[in-house]
Amino acid sequence: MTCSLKYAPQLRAQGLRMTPQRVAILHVLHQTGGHLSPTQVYELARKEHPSLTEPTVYRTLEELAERKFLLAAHVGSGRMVYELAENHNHHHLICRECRAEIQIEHAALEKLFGELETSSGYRFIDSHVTFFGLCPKCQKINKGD
Amino acid sequence: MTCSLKYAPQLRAQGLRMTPQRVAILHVLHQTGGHLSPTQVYELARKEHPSLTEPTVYRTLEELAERKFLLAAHVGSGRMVYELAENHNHHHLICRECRAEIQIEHAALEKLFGELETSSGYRFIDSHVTFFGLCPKCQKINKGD
DNA sequence: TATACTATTGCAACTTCTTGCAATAAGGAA
DNA sequence: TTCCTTATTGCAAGAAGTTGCAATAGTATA
Repeated sequence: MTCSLKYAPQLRAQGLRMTPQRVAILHVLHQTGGHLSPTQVYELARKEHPSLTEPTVYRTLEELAERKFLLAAHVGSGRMVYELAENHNHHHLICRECRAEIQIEHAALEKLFGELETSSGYRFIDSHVTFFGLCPKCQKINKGD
Repeated sequence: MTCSLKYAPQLRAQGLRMTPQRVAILHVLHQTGGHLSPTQVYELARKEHPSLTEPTVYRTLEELAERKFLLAAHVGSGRMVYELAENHNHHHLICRECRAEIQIEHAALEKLFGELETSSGYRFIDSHVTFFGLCPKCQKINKGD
């Protein structure tokens, strides 16, 4: 619980408030470590703060992602998941078949982002990206067909 | 209308059937040219085939995207959009502020995909990717603040 | 500590998306 | 053409995500 409070000064610096709802939401994201869907966050955080509602979860996740406290990612299908941004800067590579997931270091994309900025005129390209492919295991299985 | 029928042989080759619903859906995607949300496809295609239902639209778009007849993309917020894959192989770069959108040639990402395949062991990485940044216009505006 | 400002919440209603299942209709074979 | 197989559809119900607004409660200030 306390661990979530360390964000309080940073939130306030941006004109945001540290409410018990936000403490609960940050807490479950911290405890879980990985990424969670809004529904998962809602179910888990509700145990800590029973009066929590769904709109609050959605609005909070979106707000905190906008302010870079959280990373938002698509993991297929069109559903969003969120994770704490503090951990590190990475991207995702997910197997189309079995959903096995590995992380891509941000360094691997930095050069591309630089090139895109130069060629497009756009700036501050820092998207959190998810790639899809076939993992080694599923490559073998498909060969067997 | 006829233009959509050219897909029929390709669909059949994959065990899919060319129904009037699919003709209508492909037709609106063809007419519009760009990408459309499932709701937009539903509203437009319903004019051609009034008995069309939402589940059919969602299932069809997903199926056709899976078979590579369509490209699925996230354009922020977590909503999916679809466009005909035939046009060309490209990716998107969208302005975080004003939503202005430009296309990125696939060639710009090919090297990265190759590197990722080598380093990860994953194969057939060909994701349709959307990047976010600040367009030239919005960079100026933000400077003025 | 009390006050005032306003960010945030909960509620209720709504839109968007998904799922299971029985009925329908493409399209290959006779 | 007719029959048969089974992919596809529509329906109905439900899950997930969104929005507007009035009430609540953080937090800065006095």
